[in-house]
Amino acid sequence: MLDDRKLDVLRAIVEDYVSTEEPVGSKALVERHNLGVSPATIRNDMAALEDEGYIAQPHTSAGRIPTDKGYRLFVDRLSTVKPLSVPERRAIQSFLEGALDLDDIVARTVRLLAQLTRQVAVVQYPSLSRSGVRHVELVPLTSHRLLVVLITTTGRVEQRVVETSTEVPETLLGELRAQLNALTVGVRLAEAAGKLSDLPDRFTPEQRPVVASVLSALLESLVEEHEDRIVLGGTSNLARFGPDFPHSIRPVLEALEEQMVLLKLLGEAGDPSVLTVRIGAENAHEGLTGTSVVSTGYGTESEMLAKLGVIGPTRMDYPGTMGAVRAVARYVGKIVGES
Amino acid sequence: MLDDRKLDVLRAIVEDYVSTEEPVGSKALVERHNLGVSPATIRNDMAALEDEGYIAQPHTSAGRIPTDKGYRLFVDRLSTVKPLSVPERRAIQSFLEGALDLDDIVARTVRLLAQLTRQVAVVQYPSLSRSGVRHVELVPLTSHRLLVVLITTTGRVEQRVVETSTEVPETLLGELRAQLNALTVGVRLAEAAGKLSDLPDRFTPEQRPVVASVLSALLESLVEEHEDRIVLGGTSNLARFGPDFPHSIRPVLEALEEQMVLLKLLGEAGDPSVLTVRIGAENAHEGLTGTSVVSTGYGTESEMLAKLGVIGPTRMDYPGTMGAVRAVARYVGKIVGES
DNA sequence: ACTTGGCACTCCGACAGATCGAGTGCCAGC
DNA sequence: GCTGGCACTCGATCTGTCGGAGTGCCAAGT
Repeated sequence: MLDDRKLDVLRAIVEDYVSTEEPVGSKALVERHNLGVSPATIRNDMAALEDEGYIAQPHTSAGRIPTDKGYRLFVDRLSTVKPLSVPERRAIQSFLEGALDLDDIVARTVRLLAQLTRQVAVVQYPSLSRSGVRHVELVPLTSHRLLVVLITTTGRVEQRVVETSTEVPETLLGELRAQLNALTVGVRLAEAAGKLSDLPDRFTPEQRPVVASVLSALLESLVEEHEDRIVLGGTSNLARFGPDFPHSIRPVLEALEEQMVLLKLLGEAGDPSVLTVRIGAENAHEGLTGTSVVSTGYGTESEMLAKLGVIGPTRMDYPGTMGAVRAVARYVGKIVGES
Repeated sequence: MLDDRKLDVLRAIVEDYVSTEEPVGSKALVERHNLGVSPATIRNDMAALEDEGYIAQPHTSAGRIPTDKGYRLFVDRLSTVKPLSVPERRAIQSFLEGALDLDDIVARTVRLLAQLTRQVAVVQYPSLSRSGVRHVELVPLTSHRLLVVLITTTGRVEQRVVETSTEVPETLLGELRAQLNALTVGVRLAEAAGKLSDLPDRFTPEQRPVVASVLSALLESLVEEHEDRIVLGGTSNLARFGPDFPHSIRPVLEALEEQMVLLKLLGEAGDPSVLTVRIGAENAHEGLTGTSVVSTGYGTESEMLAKLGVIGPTRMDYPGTMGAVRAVARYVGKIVGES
């Protein structure tokens, strides 16, 4: 049904449309790509492509633009990820290596992605549930207040204030701190919760209320997923989305403000070790049907810690964007792994 | 020069223009406000106001719109801050009281402000330099790595990883921890740095390298202003800025992405205990000449901890916005003070 | 069987008048 | 000092025209 030339035509249409932002016609096509055939032939091919739903015309007798389905085919079979140039790679590496701590790594990554792709960048903090416990600390604040601090192997710090019914003596505090660390350090967060279940039994009855409240705060920190923070960057690139965008920018901005939407967006992508592209209506959220999301996981060799990606108009430079996302993910994975 | 009626006219122009977003003419003015005089009279007044630079016409023979100078006069002398309704106040209070920790307070505040004003909200984290030390903690990670954690009275946690040249025995760690806390707890961050200057002298020469590196990390946390984080919300309200906004939204989005610009913006406002309005070109940043910033400080009774505010088009509802900003600042100040 | 040139047709976009109406400035009269 | 009247300006809107890009189809060529 779709011979090689028709695929060539589709590829040419996508490429031209992406670069010119205007519907592309048969004549312009043969002029810009040496297809070796006449416009009339191309027209026939275009008609076939339109029948199959890969391209469409905005109105009768205008040029063609790719449909979501057309982009899908383009991404899956007609294009290859465009590797970044050596200077670009070097720039990424040195930029990320200058980072001070986890916050800084994430902040730099998001800037980098936004600049490289000239689109909106999204970076998820390394997820709590996949990382391990590095240390638990108890800090007395006032006589009836304790600060519970959880430090993870990915360098994240979670804190919670606990109100205690009774005053907590330093000895109990030390004992509790020692026990908590002995039981959990090195253990995955998800599993750490289980290890703590019999902790209250090791303390005297009058100590138990305090132990219990500390424990519940800690468990909250351990389990709670809601702190799966996401950082955004390059929002101003939205202004380049298109000339029709008073209409289209609003819902996108709204969607971007919702952490939940972004989390879902990254979450929906499948295997995190692979580059995922979700095109137009493939994105569940309705404000984002005019956009595409290119995302992938990042992390150490052994496991993916979190995801990152960019959001742009369906009419985007897929090969270039995919190359940038993949490259950034690799480097940031390396950096995170080292620290 | 400007009698009372002329001021009334200016006020009416501002109010009408804000609500209709269209240049307002003399006839419409007398219809909507009972000024008790004829359109012709109003026209004379308008001509006078225009001579003085308070209003302008977009083109010959269109209605008038206020200039920055006009808004300035309106804000300074023609309007009063509009207090929120009781239900609104109650909603603010209960919404903020549900907050879990400092991050949550800030996140909720920014949402609240954005929703109340339907504009872009900006909230600065309680500044480090104004808060005090609550606790310093040293956590061994590996044999040659230490985590230095600084907890402030405002509930903020700063952390830094320190590489030590030698292994650090637990006894030294305990001693150092005790000394650090003894010297700094309760002291303002800005002053704490000074108190630590002679600390190395209290340790033996072979301990000093470790002490010195911990100290430098801690001082960095204490002094460093760059973590003066700012949180944004309600960006999608930008889409309501105006119909001419493909042109105008871009620079605003760009400005909002720069933490530095936002910090300056809030910083420029004078006395933080008072509500400040900066209109149009009064904002130094060039991307924001079409916007106004309403900001104020928030904090405990005794001192202002940080600032918050909203950014919107110069054509905004000043009394309402000012009321909302003031109310939110009061409540969040109360909440922060309690924790 | 595919490709090609030709041709009629469609329809968007730009341009030019024409018209409308809101708003103004000015002036003479109250 | 206020008011009504009046001529004028100028943007916004509508209309019609025109050109051009692009299409679909067909008959002829390879």
